[in-house]
Amino acid sequence: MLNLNPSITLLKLYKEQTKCLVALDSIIFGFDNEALKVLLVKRGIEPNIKTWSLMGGWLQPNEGLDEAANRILKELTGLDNVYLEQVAAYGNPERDPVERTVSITYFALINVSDYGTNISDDLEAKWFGLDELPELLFDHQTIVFDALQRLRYKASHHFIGFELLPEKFTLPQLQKLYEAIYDVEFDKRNFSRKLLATNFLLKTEEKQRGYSKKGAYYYSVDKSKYDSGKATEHSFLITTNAGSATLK
Amino acid sequence: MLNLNPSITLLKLYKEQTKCLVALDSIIFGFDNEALKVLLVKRGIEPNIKTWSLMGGWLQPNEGLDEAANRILKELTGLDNVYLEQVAAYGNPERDPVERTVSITYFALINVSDYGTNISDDLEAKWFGLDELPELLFDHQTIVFDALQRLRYKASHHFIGFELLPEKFTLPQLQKLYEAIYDVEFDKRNFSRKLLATNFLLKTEEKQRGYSKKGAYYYSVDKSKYDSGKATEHSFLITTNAGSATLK
DNA sequence: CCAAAAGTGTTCAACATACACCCATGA
DNA sequence: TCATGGGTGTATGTTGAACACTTTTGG
Repeated sequence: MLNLNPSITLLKLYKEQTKCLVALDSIIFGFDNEALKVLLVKRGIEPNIKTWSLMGGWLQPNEGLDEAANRILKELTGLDNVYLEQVAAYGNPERDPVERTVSITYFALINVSDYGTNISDDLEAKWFGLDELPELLFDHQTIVFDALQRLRYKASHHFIGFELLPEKFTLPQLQKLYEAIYDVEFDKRNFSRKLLATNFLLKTEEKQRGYSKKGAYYYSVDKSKYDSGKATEHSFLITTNAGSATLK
Repeated sequence: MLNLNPSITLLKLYKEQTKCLVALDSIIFGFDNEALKVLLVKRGIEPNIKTWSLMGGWLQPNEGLDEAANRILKELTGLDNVYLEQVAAYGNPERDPVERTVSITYFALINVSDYGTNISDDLEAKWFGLDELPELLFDHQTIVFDALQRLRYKASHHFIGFELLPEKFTLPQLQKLYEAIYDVEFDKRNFSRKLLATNFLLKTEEKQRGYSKKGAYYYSVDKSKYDSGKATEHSFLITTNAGSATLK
């Protein structure tokens, strides 16, 4: 808060200040068993109508930031209870040419099979691989890049990657996911040893059918151990350069 | 950006939205060779006049967020060219009772000896240790805690700690600094080996006088190596639990 | 000459990496 | 029966952690 001579009246001080629109924009990450994708929508209003952009909306009078980000995500995708984490605020005066807007960004991790493609008819939405992004609205390209860095950092220190997978998943799926996030390849022996050592994974008796002949065991997340251990950092995957790789 | 039926006129859509005040609040960290401190000011306006709070101010029409945070820091402390990094945005509807305000926070690393205590007469400012924080305005307690976590994370992966020290500093000073940041103790042999291995430190011929009898060699930061290497992560200090310690 | 802080090497344990073969099964 | 992907163990190198003595010098 600005600290000035107390004789200046409160209301004058507050009223003199510029007000801004506050937007919440989400970088929605998904994984289709092949690549890490971002869900984009074709903007329905001028200016820049039909430009691909992040999903977003404006902050309403009586909601907090996280609340608003969740609401907007639900309105646009129908999804609830999604992993959502604030990334950063962007506020260059020129970023939205119509009105001064500060955008607060979140990244969301969703399981693509939960996302029915046709939630809203008004809304043209599409998944894009990170190496095939179209031209994006305003500074959204930068925002996606920053969000990817944060995802990479976070996923290398905290066990959150599974949020991109279904309830039950196989180790090969999990490995492909991390390979997609970091754009590297791992040795499967080292990978499974490392992940199993976290104790967050519960092996089920069930095997995946249809993809490979042998079938891989399904695992699920041990939520109780996960909840008690998630405050702690685990450097379980990428130890060097996590978050600093470049976006093609 | 909200994506709706294109027939809705642009201006109506933008004009309908709530606008907020945007504040920039900085957690100013300093180090006095003993403990990590935060610089707080006594608020000069109602409500909560005389409550200790973070240094902050409002976003002006034609400035970006980083620019505004730098301007405010300079206005309040006289300091320029300070390490400043965005932490997060806070926007609970009740956080400022006068007017809906979204606060975007930054942490600043300054060298306490650069900060003359009496920059502004209107402004009562004081350094507080993290374990002796007074009651703080609004949600500033949470903000300080979050900023400390970010500082701990950042300083454990990137060589930024020296921003809290003078141009020339000794290894024992640097070690005390990191011990203060993480509230742990290090072995001095391991510490110096690890820090010197970064190659960011240049030993000078000069020794510190007056503090110890033997005197410790001064080091400075090799800016050229630092600039070229700062994008890269170095996990050179705390490998477990960085950023997850609790604030007393 | 002694107290106080500076400076320096080695050993051991833990972890990361590299690497290759057998297994299960659907076609 | 064979092609495909699943599953597992070991050896080596690197890195982190623990640990103690000598040096310098102001008082």
